[in-house]
Amino acid sequence: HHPNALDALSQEGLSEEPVQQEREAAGSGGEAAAGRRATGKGKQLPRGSRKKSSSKKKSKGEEEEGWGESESGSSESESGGAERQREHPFIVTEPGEVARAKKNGLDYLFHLYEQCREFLLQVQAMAKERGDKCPTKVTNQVFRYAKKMGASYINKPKMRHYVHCYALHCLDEEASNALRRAFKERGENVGAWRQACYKPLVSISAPLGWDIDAVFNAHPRLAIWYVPTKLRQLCHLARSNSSAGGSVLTAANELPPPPPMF
Amino acid sequence: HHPNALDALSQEGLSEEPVQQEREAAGSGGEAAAGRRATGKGKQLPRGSRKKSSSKKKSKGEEEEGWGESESGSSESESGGAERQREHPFIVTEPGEVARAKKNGLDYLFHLYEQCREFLLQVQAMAKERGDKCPTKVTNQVFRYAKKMGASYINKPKMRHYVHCYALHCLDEEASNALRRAFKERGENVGAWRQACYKPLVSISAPLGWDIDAVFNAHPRLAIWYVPTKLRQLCHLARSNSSAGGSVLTAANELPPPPPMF
DNA sequence: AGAAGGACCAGTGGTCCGTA
DNA sequence: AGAAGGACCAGTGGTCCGTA
Repeated sequence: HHPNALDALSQEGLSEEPVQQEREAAGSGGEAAAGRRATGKGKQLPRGSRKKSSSKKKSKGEEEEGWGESESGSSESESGGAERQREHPFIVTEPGEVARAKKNGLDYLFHLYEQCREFLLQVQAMAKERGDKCPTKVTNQVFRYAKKMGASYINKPKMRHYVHCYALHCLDEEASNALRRAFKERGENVGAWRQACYKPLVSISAPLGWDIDAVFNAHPRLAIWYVPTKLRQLCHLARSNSSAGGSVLTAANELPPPPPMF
Repeated sequence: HHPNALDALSQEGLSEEPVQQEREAAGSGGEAAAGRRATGKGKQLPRGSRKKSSSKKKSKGEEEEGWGESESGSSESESGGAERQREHPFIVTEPGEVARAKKNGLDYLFHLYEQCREFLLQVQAMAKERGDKCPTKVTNQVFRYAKKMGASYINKPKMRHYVHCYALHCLDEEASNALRRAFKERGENVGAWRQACYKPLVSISAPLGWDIDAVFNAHPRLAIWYVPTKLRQLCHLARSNSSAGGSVLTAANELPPPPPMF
């Protein structure tokens, strides 16, 4: 809507396969990963992020090889105009491990959350400068801004889908790393790993009375993310079950306000 | 949507003209006015709040007198089944002054904000009990709840319209009271008084860098209200103007981040 | 005219499900 | 089959404007 100084940075060219560079940027980072550089410089596209040619139907033989089925060259760093429609799927990787063969690793996944945070910080700075309402969370506005800045690989469904995985990474990196190693070892897929991230978070919330919002809000990098519905429900359920041996429950007073502080 | 224990309290009968009682409840109150009693008991309806007969067209002579034009009896405490469609308009009253003649006073206006706060607290308690997302502001959900609890005289456009007036009352009750007396003295209407409430708030925000959000958030009773758009714009404008004599301004760096701390 | 509030609307949070 | 993300939808913040 409103043009501003940052518009000039949008929609730039894409560097080819900056995997090693990305490896450094996407190191399983807690506080150390912050404010490294300005976001949106187009240098953080990992493992084959490309702009999709806007609804252009490839004209039969023009560049038929290059995206999709072409199995030649497991490394995708050649064939200049390669284009693809979606991000590569995630696989379970250990901390520091580089995903290969048209896959993205979990360090990269978590790095996307750091990028979103940087986009939010920019949106907040702009809002304050303009006297607009200032978002405190990663909102639609931030996703729109990320897209405008060329980070087309960031989208809302994906980020919301894995928020609780990132939460575990933030809150207990050791536990998160152990889980990643275990699930890689077992050859589990990303969906199974993702599911397994819920339980440790419920445990983390228990000492705070299963108040998962309090858990998120207490961590500066996490506070900018909405608590996922399912995680909230699981914490609520755990709180309910914890009081199962208690007194008679009524509809109006179903749950004990201060739960055991174990 | 979800029935709960509080449903039973909704839609009750209305006591007639509890003005004196209301005077006590609606005393121009800062902290002292809080948590006096449970909200929604139907006892706080002021100066002739009535349920409107649901789209019933009064059947010619049934109760033709009683609401609207009937000028008989300036006090409205008689004629049992009196009904009316809208709240009486506000007039500028001094602190403690009771409005008469089908008008509502400003103590009552401010009291509505306290009521909304109590409704929010109830909604928050219910959300926590149910494991739902917990609102931190007076949202549509809270207005819906207020209506369900029989507080049909509370509605969103009205509350949003006068938020900044309530803000001044919270932040500088002396200044607010002085303004009320001055505008009553001059015979100004409510609209003029409302307009005049903006300027003192801009001044209050100045030492905080005209950050009106920070001003609201620093006050517990105010933090639950969204900052009105116009107030935010006025503060932004004041910040801009304060730097008018400064250095050359660019589009990307228009405003001085730390403004004068006068 | 001054004012109260029903009701509308653009953009939100949330996530399903057609897609690859 | 497992997974990425366009696009939809119910309910939001915001306030206009038909009403009295």
